[in-house]
Amino acid sequence: MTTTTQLPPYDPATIEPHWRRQWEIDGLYQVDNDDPRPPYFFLTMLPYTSGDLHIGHWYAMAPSDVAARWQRMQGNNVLFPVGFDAFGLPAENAAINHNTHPKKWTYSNIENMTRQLKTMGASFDWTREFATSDPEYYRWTQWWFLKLYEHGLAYRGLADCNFCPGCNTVLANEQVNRNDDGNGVCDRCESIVEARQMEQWMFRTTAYADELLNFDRCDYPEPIKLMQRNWIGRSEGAEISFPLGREVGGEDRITVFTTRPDTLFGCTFMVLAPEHPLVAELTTDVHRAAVETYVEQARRQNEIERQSTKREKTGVFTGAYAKHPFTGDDIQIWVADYVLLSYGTGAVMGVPAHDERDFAFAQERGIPIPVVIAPADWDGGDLSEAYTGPGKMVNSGRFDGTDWQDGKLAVADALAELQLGGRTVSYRLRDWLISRQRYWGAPIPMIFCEACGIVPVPEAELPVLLPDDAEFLPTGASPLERHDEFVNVDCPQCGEAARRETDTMDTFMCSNWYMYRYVDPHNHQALIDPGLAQQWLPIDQYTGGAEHAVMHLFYARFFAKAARDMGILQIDEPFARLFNQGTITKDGFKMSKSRGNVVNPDEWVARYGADTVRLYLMFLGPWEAGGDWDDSGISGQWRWLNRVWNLALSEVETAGGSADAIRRATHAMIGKVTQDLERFRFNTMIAAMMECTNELQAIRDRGSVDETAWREAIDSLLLCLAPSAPHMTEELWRRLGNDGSVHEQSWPTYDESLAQAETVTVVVQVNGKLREKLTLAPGASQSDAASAARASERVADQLAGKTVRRVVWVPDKLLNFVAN
RNA sequence: GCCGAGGUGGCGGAAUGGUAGACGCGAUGGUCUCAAAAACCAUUGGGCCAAAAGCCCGUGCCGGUUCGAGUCCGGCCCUCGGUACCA
Repeated sequence: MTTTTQLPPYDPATIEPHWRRQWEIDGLYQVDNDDPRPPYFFLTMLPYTSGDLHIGHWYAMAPSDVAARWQRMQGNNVLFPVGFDAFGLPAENAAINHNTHPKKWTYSNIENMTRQLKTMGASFDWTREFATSDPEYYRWTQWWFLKLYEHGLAYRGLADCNFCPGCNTVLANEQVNRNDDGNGVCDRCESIVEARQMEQWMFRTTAYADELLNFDRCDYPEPIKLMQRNWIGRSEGAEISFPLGREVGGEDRITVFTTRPDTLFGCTFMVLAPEHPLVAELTTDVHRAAVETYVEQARRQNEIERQSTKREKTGVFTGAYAKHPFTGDDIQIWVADYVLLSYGTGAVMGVPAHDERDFAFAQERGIPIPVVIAPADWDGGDLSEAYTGPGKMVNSGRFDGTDWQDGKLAVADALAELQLGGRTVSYRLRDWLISRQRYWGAPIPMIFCEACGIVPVPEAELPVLLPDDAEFLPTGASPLERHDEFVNVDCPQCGEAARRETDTMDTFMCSNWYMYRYVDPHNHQALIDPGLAQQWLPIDQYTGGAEHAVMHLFYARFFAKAARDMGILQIDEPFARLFNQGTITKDGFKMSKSRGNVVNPDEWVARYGADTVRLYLMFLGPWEAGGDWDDSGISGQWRWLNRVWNLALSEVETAGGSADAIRRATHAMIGKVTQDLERFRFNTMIAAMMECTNELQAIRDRGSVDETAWREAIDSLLLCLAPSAPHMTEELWRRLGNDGSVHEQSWPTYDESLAQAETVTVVVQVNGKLREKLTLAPGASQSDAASAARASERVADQLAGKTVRRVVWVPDKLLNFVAN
């Protein structure tokens, strides 16, 4: 038994600041573009400057740092940058609540967060850091806007906003609460919020809908790809026009989109979205009051509530009719809030027999429910519920007898001949609305001139600076609108007095191209040097929360494709590989100041050091699943690091010691750790290193060890642990007399033959139930295993009086007697 | 509502269709100590049993496939994330 009492104690409070300083002096993580090693761009989603850094930031970044460090040890030139997402609503809210300025609040947060981030000991290249609210940064955000406008990908269109009549201002969805009647109310003044249409800037994301469905160049988790595909929501179907027989509001027809044109002959009514432009003009005087009341209430509901299938299907009749395109029959025109203007054409045909929603709607209102697709066992009578399955068309004129699938195309093509529709594809995806009526954002670089119309700000005049002295408090006007100095400008084309756009950009606009800037962050002439772009892009590995599965990640993909087509970048996808970590909670809930369950990393670093905190975060569960922070759990990691410390520094007895068991433990660990790093399984990676530690300790305590094997074992353990516990391993590496930094070493090599166990456990089952365990040499034959098994009393008892019908043999694993 | 993920001991979790509970926390007992803390050692899914051996039960619920299911299939329940102006 080795005594450890005289060993120096593991003291992270001294070790950690020391090595962080040394690494900074040595420029260990500063990336050299001319480094001959292969470039590897590792990026974790940039944090929002929300105030204190909480353990959630560590949870996103510490494991990313481990993976980045591992890439470095594998011989890559790793770029691992960091920056801050700094514009947005929370800064404005916080400024109002704390009676300060959003800029002041944001930059003091950045200072604080930077200090806190540095204690983590991450291998960030801080020389490339920026905040998206830096004028030198948002100059390029504005530049992107100009490029998109130039290429027809940015346009003005009408879009709905949440409008609070009390504050006379636009609200974010987050600022809208629900009252008991289901109406949206302003979270500040509690007025009922209305939908109001405003002309705003949009980006044409739908232009890339089909290309964005393709993930050939994306190594993404399957669920993320699925969610994005569903977000795009491509569906093939038909457009069908129902003639009105007269002109109403400049239209002589109402067009619907359907994926089921085969059921057209079963259409007995149609439904318009309450916002549909023809509603007011179609409605007859008798029904006008009811329709207006209905439309009014619909404007106060949000889309999620309107689409709920649990809710009763409300709706009102307009009194108007359209004609069935084939039969000429009258089709009642209704208005109902479950139809959304934003999807398809804002109007749907009602086929009650073959759509669940339409069935419920028609049944309550006594609308006929004719069957036009025959269920297999149909007796010709009425249906008790909607039939949505396959079948042959019936009651459908010349299409009778056609299979439904063929019918979809046949009906669409027949409509095309009549010029009343035809085959088409519809998407759930909408264009991206980027205008925000807020102060703390990048100004949209556009000018409105009475003579010239919409005029872009010339590139040379960027950035359009956000004035510090605008009134951002809610006063009833868009903040920049009241800032005369900002608003009034000479038209760049004609020189006459003109007005600047006063809306700012969605913060997602700032965060969907930031990764490119890290490659060349101080370039004043261009967004990015083309040679450097070629060298570093796309990002090799991106990590971040799955809550960004569709919006941020999707916008970033759209931007990459637009950038390629505009000749700015030569990549198809921004991120070659993606990994999503889960959320860290405390007491089962997401951390929030109001709940009072925020875990402050500083407190735990002060107690145990950063290395222990890093390890605990990785150990508490699989990274993709997230986990719950438990104050008492962290002590396990602290104890383990102390055991590693003592193990590495302890004197061992080497006279006549053996090497096999040591090598087995070492190589089993290297294999497992390497394999787990590949798939970001940090929790089992740490468990493997703990097992190895336990094993080495036991071997040492049993007696002598082989000196070379022991030294290899300790070195390998330190190398495997180096990415996770960078400070402690550096200290031990140097104390053990090694040259250079542990973080500049090569990853240890794994030899499978050395990891091989001497014996294997083969389990014996009778009818699938475990009855015996055999210890055999690896590669033992089935007959050897069977005779050993039959020699067991337990097995013999279970087989007594039974006939063995079958024997299942899995070499080195299992022997199962199937008997009765 | 819709889309995606998940549900395993007291707790966090482990398990290419093949020993359920690795690794750790906690708890209990012990060593050390005047004592405590720390550290170390041992035990720890439930039941029958004095104990051991042994047997039975056990991965949200119901059913199925298979020699064998936490894992695959069908149907439910619950929790979490997103739902286009929180980021």
